[in-house]
Amino acid sequence: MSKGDATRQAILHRGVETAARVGLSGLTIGELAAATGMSKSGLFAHAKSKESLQLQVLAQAREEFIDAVIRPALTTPRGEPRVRSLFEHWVTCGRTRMPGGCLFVKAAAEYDDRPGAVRDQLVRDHTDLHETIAHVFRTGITEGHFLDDADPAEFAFALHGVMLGFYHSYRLLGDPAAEAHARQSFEDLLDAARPTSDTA
Amino acid sequence: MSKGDATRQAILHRGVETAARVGLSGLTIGELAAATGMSKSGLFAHAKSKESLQLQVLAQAREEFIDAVIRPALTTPRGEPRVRSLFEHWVTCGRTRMPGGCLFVKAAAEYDDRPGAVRDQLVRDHTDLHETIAHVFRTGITEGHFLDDADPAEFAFALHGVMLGFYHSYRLLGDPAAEAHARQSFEDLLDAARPTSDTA
DNA sequence: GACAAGAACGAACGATCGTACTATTCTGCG
DNA sequence: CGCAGAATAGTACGATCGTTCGTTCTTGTC
Repeated sequence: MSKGDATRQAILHRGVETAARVGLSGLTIGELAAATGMSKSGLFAHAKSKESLQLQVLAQAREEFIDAVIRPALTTPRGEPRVRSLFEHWVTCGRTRMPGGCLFVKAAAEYDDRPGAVRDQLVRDHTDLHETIAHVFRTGITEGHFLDDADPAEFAFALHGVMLGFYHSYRLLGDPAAEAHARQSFEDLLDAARPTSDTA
Repeated sequence: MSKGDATRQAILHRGVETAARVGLSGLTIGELAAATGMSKSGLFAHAKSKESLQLQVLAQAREEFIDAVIRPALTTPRGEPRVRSLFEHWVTCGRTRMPGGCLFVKAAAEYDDRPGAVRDQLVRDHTDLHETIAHVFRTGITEGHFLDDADPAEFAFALHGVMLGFYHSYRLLGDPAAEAHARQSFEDLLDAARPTSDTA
């Protein structure tokens, strides 16, 4: 049971990497087999079907994202520091071209109009992400860092938008100012949510 | 020369529609031929190659987007009204599921890591879009609607992010509050750029 | 109405897709 | 060692991919 699990993990790791380039629907069993140095049928034995492979890759990407972004953020103090940590790790995840996060952005665009199990899972993951952001932001409210009447759902929407913009500007356009713009937008979001809204 | 142009237009129209669902790389000559009711080879005679078809569809989408969003905005008075008009038409473009705009979002995610002519064109289009937004915003500065030291490029980045977030929340998650969140984010952007920053 | 040009079709190609089935090799337990 | 069972490879399948080629149908011009 040990050997199988090892290759299975290698497959999924490589799968996330490949899917981050060509998309989750562009992911091909033959190509992934070649990338991992095994035969098509050998790989297919692990991934019982194409859709199952996509779901497994998606699950792997989710875990990688949680490990790289969510979990580190939750170890920092509640409130604004935690929100900042979340943002920082998220940006780093994009800057270092860590495939996990990018795969989610890509898959979300790919499957927003294609019903099926993959889309259903993506909806769950994105809903979870929004709820996590809103929850982290809410700790900032209870800590008194943010306004009482600030809307966590609205903040989650806005932060997600900032990150989407960052990914696009950074990866597609290669804009060297992408990160600076994202940081500025993020600070503006925090400024708007803080009780003392003193600007320069 | 008339008949050919008519079917060519029909092909591209249907192509934009299809590509908005399955993506620009997921667009298939056979499927598009079936959708337009013609033979694979008949359609292929128009689109000299797959890549050429993708570029033509992209050009069609660009024109549709310009007609639906950019051009109407440019007919409204300079300054904040024009910025608002741009936003309104953009949101409408997404709400009515007009394929043109959505195709751009999808294609941008698809090709951010796949070199080639399609990606190059996408970069040009997105750069143009950012510059257009920044330019429209700049008219607001010269009109005195926005702060002199506001950064048009930063505003373009932020607005693009808001729209990306809107598309994702609206199309993938089906969140009924997506538009309200986008509107709120947009108003926050304007508030931050306005000289008199009086909040409720 | 004949005829050249353009538009659309049908069939076929090599390649690759996802998926099945059957071997073969490896691995761990007695 | 031997052997069961897991892990991988091999091969083949129907379908579809992008593309090519030759043929038919439509169209506008003299």
